[in-house]
Amino acid sequence: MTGDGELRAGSDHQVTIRDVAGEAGVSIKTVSRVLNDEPAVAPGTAARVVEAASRLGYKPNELARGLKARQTRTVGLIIADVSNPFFADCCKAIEQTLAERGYALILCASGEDADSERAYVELLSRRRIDGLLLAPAPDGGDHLSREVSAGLPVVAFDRPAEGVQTDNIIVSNRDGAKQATRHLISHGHERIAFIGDDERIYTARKRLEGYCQAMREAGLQPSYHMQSGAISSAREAATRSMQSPGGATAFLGGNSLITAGIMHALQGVRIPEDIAVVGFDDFQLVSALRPNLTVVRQPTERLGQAAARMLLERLD
Amino acid sequence: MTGDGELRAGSDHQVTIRDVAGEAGVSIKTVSRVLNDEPAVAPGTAARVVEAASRLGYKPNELARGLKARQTRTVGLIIADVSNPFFADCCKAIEQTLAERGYALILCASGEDADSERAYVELLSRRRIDGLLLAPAPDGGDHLSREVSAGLPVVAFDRPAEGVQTDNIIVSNRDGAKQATRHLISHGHERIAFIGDDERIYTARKRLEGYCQAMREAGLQPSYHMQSGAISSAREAATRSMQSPGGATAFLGGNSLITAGIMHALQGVRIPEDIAVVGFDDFQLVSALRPNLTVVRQPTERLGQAAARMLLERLD
DNA sequence: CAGTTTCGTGACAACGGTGTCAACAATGGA
DNA sequence: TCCATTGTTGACACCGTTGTCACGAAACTG
Repeated sequence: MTGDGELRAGSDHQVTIRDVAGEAGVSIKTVSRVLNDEPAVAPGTAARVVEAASRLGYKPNELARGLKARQTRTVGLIIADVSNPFFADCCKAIEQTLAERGYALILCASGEDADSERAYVELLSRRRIDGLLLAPAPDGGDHLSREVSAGLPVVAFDRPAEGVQTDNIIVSNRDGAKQATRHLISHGHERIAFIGDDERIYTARKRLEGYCQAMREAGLQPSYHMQSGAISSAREAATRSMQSPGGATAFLGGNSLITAGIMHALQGVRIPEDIAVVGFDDFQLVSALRPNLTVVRQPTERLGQAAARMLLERLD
Repeated sequence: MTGDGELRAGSDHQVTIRDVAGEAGVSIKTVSRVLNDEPAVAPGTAARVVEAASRLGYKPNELARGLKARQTRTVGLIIADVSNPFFADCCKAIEQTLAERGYALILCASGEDADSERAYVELLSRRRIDGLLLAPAPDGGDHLSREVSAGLPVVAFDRPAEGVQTDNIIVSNRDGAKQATRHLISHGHERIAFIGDDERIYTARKRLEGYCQAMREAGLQPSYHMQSGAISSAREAATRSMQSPGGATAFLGGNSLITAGIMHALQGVRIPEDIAVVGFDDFQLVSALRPNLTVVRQPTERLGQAAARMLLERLD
């Protein structure tokens, strides 16, 4: 009859606060107090409770706690696609920042689809998340306004949310594109093509704007191609752009995947060194690529961190 | 006095099943029945309930449901790092597969750290996830055995979990490395260097094994360097390896980041075309790179899908 | 030393759903 | 007509926590 409270394998009964209370010989409320560091518990009692809890391997049920306390310590993140390095980096920074504070992160990938985004908002809302981070899909409806007006803290990053007032973390895409274009112009290029993402996407539009502005200011003719952000279509566009008479001698890529497509296209070229490329968003292989590739580096990590921190601030 | 039940902005009172019941003039149990498609509800009643629910904008509280029903429709995913393209791709496939079935995914990034992994397991366990997917960190303790024996469905992918029997989804890394090495040998290379990840990591070990085996079988001298999977350290290792007398003429990269580091190193070389590189894991820029780079493509998407499906099966 | 405050604790009612079971009306069969 | 059956519905307990409040004992006040 040596104590063997430790192992209860087999019994599928999850250990509850009641069991701990029984083991420690106190009421469940006292256990709750100890576990939540509420004051006014005698040291001796607290010790007994802690000991009992660890002996039983007690794990508080966050659902029950959340139900009563009306907060889940969970936030939602909606992005287009984790396998896009930009979003992956954001996601990493966000997850890290939230984890430090004990928040869990529910990841949702909308694929730039507003309907999917709406469905995810519903799913998250049912789970009573404490806050929401998202890079809103284009043509999003008002599905956020309900949540926002119900008091859900929402932070939009990378792009603003349409039709709702939320906190935003957005870098100046127009200026970035302008600078990049001027960079190419200052290096003597005149036939500079911009290959961008779907024009419905906020950042794509802004970057196009900046590019066009810089070109016009320099008296040059803008030439751009906007399409889905797939690598293959970017490659085709770049190839066509080079092959046409008076083709481009320099490219501005609208995001890292598009830039990859452009680099791809350069393989078919005789002297790729003659063609300059500037791309948005850093990625890990940049410096391993041959033609002089310059990137407009978004401070991705800081961006994600800033978004998460802003949300945390709202949560306090 | 026209009906304006729709908008209740301002009132911070979340709509509950009780409100819906009142609005529809039925009991809460009947509302529950309708919302869960339980049979034995008169069509007329059902219609009234549905109408009332949508008028009030009712969203079932998953916490309450989960508490009673003992399932959260949520699964946990623990990986080392989302910004590693391999994990990002897995993550994408997993998220997609789970979302189709209405499951939410809590993302955790352990950074290959066992303590962090343990903390995440605790966090997820408290949230009463229905299942767990993970690429276990090296030197992990027995923190999974408690959960497994408590009946939590766990699927390990990419690497097996240590000290616990779980379902696994793992590709043969040894064979992949062997094939890759033979490929280089058959192209006439004799001084082939393997640059791999931290040897504590399962896949890194297995790939090293395969490499060494293939080299020895061909009567060649293995030469490898194992370190953290950072790009920069891979670059340094590759550079050193080329500069040493009788340096390598071919490289095998242990994962995509390492391969990126190798490609990086090749920039300092006069005739990079003479140096062959084979890397593990596909990434988006492969074909845009100059030296003949071959990749051992893991079916990442299918891997993630398979892991998620296996878990779903266990959940049914 | 009586009265007030403080401390430590527990009983009990929520939180918002679902499961069990009983009640009631309508239907069918004998 | 009466009883068994079926179809609908609601009362109520319960899931595992936390918040409110009340209670008794100890400490402090004057």
